[in-house]
Amino acid sequence: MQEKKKIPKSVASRLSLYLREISRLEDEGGDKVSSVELGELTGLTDAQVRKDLSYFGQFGTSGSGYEILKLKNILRDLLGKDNIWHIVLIGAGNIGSALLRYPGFKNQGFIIKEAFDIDQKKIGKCYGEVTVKDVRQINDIEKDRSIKIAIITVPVDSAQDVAEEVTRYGIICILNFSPVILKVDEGVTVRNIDLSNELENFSFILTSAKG
Amino acid sequence: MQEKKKIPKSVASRLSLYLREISRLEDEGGDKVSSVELGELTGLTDAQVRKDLSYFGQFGTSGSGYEILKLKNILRDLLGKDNIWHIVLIGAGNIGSALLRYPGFKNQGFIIKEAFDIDQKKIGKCYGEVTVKDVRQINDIEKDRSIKIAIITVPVDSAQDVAEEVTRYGIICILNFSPVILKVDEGVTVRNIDLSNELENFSFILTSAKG
DNA sequence: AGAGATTTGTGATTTTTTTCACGAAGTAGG
DNA sequence: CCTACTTCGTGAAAAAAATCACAAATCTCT
Repeated sequence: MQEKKKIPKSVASRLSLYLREISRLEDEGGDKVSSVELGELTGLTDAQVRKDLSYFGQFGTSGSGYEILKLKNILRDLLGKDNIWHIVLIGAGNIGSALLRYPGFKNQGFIIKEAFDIDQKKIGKCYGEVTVKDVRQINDIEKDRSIKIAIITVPVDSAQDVAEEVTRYGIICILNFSPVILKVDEGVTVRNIDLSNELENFSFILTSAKG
Repeated sequence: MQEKKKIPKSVASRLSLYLREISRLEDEGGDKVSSVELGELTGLTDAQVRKDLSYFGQFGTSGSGYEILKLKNILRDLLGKDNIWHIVLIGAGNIGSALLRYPGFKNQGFIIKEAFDIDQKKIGKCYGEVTVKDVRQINDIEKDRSIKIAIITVPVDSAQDVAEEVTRYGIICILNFSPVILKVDEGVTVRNIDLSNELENFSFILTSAKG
């Protein structure tokens, strides 16, 4: 049975989690895994695991569980893990430069190909394997149509401008660390990572718990 | 008209966003704001804005909108913004040290009070205003009962251990950057920031779009 | 091969979240 | 004060997500 139905957003956002735990099991020499076990590893219920996995075919075996290798391959396939994705990063400040140095991306098939900043002090610096260029040269990325993903780590005032610029040059996925809602064209996906937001959520929890 | 009903999770996660945009409007000298306008700023529909705000009282004015100052104060109150929250950070690697240097937290009332690492090369170093201590001294935080929030930026293998340790010493909110699901006691809240996860989500989108 | 245990796959149900749509309240201008 | 216009607040409806619960498939053990 092929892709039976369209995979819901909620399920899609968990694929990565499943793959991570499945890969871990494989590394440990595992062979099969049950929905209960996978649920424990991912913090989900067994029913949810089964329902999620059922969206992309039926390949579990009653009585024994899911074959790890098979499941891994399906997840890798869905997530396009055989591709290598090229990324442009704009803003080589604290967070930006940390991401440039972060080795975890490369292992996962994500390569930061270009980095830009507006600050003369940062331009020319090399983090990890990338040299920071002047943001005025950002249209360089237009030549390299393999770059579809941008990471934006610029101050809040320039984030919208940067988003508009990179989408003009072929970017269709943006990981935005700037605390602002980016307005982008249809067809462009934005995911926000807002650290203050996360902390304020704690603040809310801590505050309401006290009351 | 007090807290009418319990605020749903989905709404709680947006409070921070509302406050941010409201504060921005206030800085620009705004006075009133309509649900339509606030919807545009937050990327939500006007209906959702009204519904959300209705969870914590009715203070809009038909025909003219919401009073910015009033709304701001309510949101600040809900989010406990008059408090200052103390944080402990464990793992002063790429991301960890970037967070230590990041000035944005302090402005928002979040202060990283202590930082720990296991690596002798990092211990003793000072980032921002915090000096990294030896993780073996982590029980120091038990003395300072004002620290309720931990940021975990350690490698995946040690994350669970660290989580267990800090919760033993009074932490009840954990911001986890490590790509692993932390098992914590009831009453402890974990929020995960998983960068590879976010990128893989893009990978999924890009892959399925191609098909 | 048969009995009992395990585990999947999935309709049905429940819960949560979002959207709709409209009455009521308020504004503005003459 | 009246008319036309805006905008809120919210029940009701719809959509999305999670949970339940159980028949059917498979496994294990003797």
